[in-house]
Amino acid sequence: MPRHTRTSPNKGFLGVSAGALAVLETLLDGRPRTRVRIADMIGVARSTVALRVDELVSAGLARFEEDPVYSGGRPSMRIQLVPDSRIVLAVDIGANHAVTGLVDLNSRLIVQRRREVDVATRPEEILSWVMDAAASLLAGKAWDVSRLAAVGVGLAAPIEHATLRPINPPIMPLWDGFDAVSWFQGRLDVPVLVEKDVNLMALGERRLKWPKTQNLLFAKLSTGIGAGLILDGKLYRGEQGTAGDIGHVRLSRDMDTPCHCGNHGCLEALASVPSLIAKLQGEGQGLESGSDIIELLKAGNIDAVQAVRQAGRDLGEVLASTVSLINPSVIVIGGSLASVGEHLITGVREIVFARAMPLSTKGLSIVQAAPGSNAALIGAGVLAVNHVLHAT
Amino acid sequence: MPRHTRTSPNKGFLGVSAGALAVLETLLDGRPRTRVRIADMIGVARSTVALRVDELVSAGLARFEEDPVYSGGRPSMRIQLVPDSRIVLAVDIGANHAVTGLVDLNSRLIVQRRREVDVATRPEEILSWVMDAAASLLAGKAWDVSRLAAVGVGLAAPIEHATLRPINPPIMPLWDGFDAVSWFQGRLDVPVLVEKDVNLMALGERRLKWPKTQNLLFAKLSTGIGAGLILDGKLYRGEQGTAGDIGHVRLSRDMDTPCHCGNHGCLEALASVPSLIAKLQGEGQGLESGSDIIELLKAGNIDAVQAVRQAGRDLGEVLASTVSLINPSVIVIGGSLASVGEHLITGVREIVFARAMPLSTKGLSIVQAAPGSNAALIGAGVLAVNHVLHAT
DNA sequence: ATAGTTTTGTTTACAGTCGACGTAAGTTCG
DNA sequence: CGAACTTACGTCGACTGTAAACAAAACTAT
Repeated sequence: MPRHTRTSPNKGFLGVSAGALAVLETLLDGRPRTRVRIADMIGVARSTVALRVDELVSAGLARFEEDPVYSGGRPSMRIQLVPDSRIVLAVDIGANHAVTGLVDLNSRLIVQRRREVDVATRPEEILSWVMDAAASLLAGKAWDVSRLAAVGVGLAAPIEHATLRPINPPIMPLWDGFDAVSWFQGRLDVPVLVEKDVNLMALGERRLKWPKTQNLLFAKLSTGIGAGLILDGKLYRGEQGTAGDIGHVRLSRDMDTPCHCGNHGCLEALASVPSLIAKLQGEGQGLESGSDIIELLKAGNIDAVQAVRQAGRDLGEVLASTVSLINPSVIVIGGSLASVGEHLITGVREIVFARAMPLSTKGLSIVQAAPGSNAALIGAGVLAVNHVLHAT
Repeated sequence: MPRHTRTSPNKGFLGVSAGALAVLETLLDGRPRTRVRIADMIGVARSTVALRVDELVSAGLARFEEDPVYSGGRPSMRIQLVPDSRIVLAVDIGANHAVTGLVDLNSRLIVQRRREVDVATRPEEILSWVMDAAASLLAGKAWDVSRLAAVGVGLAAPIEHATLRPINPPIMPLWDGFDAVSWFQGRLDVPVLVEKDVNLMALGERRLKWPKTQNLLFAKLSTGIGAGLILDGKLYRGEQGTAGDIGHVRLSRDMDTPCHCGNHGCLEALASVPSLIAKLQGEGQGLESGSDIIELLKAGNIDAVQAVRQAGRDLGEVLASTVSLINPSVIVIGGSLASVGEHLITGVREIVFARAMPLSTKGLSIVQAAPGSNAALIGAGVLAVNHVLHAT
């Protein structure tokens, strides 16, 4: 028996060599490139790139552009990704919604489907719906399942990264310990990735708006408050996968308000959507859910505006210390309240730029999440595509 | 003219091939290994490893152990690093001290030399002393300069990582913008690395005590307060190199005490050594420097003990939020006060374990820095050795 | 038209690695 | 005590990925 078994002679995951995958990676942004330029980018000889490009073309992953580019010498043919030659299934599941869609190699969301769920809906039921939706979406494009290269799943829950299972999810208790990887792999023979939703949103926002950024923090303010971190260009999860769990950092403003975690004065106890609802109810506003706050904001209700602004300040206080600690270049603020006007983000900016040191804030952008962009699905796609490209 | 010039046909930095460097890396911990085991570790065929090992042996970087290992079959010869076949010059410079030493490939500090400096000492003078010391230390071992593979320099200052120059160093102003890389490279023809001292201490502590840890935070409390981060096994510097600058995070305990940064209630304004001196003076203790605090601590002075304990709590408050954010598995507390009794670290533990979420603190160790270990020099060595091994 | 520029395709060469084979040198068991 | 077994060693032929050189192609500029 051979001691060292080859991982299939020279072909990688998509049926092409590892070198070809490196070439493919340069094309993932969708921009066509000449072979010379690709060679410069990845630092291998042009002749090698030419071979790998041919490989990609015959695998259907890339194609030559019709029109050559004139530049003083022999015109160059540009190579372009065939974005939908392979696709991934992206899934995003929260406490109240489930979204799934098909994402191409170019990380674009081609089609999607959404349904509302509630806490009582069992994981199996939701995932069955996802499978049905996926089949239907594939059929709509007349695509075979074999085109699917991977599945990326985002859950609004902490994920134990050794097993890829949710662990004590506060807002979707039925998912505790549910093994989505096995569930999908019993039905589809492709890699399945499971990830915390804020992490995917971080990946998605970067892909959409900040492709060159190496250090990005995505903070989501909704039922809970959490963050996803991209550090040195890579998703950072921490030792147990709890990195970014800033919801229970203590604020200096209020050390008394009790939090469901057992401590007092947590960010989540003061600035989360439920806490805002409670506060506004106390001020005599009639409202019950997060969307009611949005209505009040749109109507210009002063109490609501001030409450949200203050929530921004509270979040900003925590983010100020994270800026000192990890020195990111972009902070993206997401969650349903983030995109209604500028109230939330203004509060964040107010505190962060006042507190953090100038050297750290010099190159720092604090922005709203792109509304309606489905960053989580895009992020799931990015994660899955990346996995396929770098898998051994 | 060839478009793509080879980076020297097949030999890497130490005069051996890249594959040989991969083998060398497995030996860096000093433990001897059989060829079969190395092959398993790095995932290449045994025959290849055998070739690379021969390469290393003939380059003098490794040697065969005398005695074979008996294990039921043909005895295997184990390969061992020759730790001092190459060495690096490690340098650590603070406001009041300069230390330099020779570190071997095994990251052990072989010899060192120390001198006191003061803020008025010019960089050129200090580095000249370093060069003299290095020459003398080399001579003491009868080693030629050619044995030197790199220089690693730690400075108690923020480093602009594009230029590797200190930028607005609060405690060593003469170093502002000083280009230590050029200075050394005018005298030695080897790579020169410059790094913030806390970053090196993080690397050093990991090498000494936590070799398997992927996520470690080193916090240093002295004149200033700063931290070095190792995330996913790599030094993390942040976008502008200011990651870990936690000295000016605002505390909830006191929002009034002014800080030299212009804000109020910063950690550094409340828990740094100068602030402790001021506080103890206010309480009628006669003292002037940090070492006086140490004397008081050793004498069991209650005011001093309580002040240090409180400093630990203050630091702990900031570290609690960093634990939430980056979820490390080890926090090392360093600085002169950290190793006098357990007062400081007890304060840190008290707050961190009370505040941070159980999932994050489950696997978390909070420990004192190894006293007298010269972790900064070790870290400088680690950085330099790593650079040599991975340089193209 | 001619010279210059830049990309392209092809061919040859080479470095690195793999897997196999035969051999060496112990341990274990009958 | 010898045979069978186990494990490691050294060498060799083959293959793969890449590099470098060359000649041809297809444009622009003069």
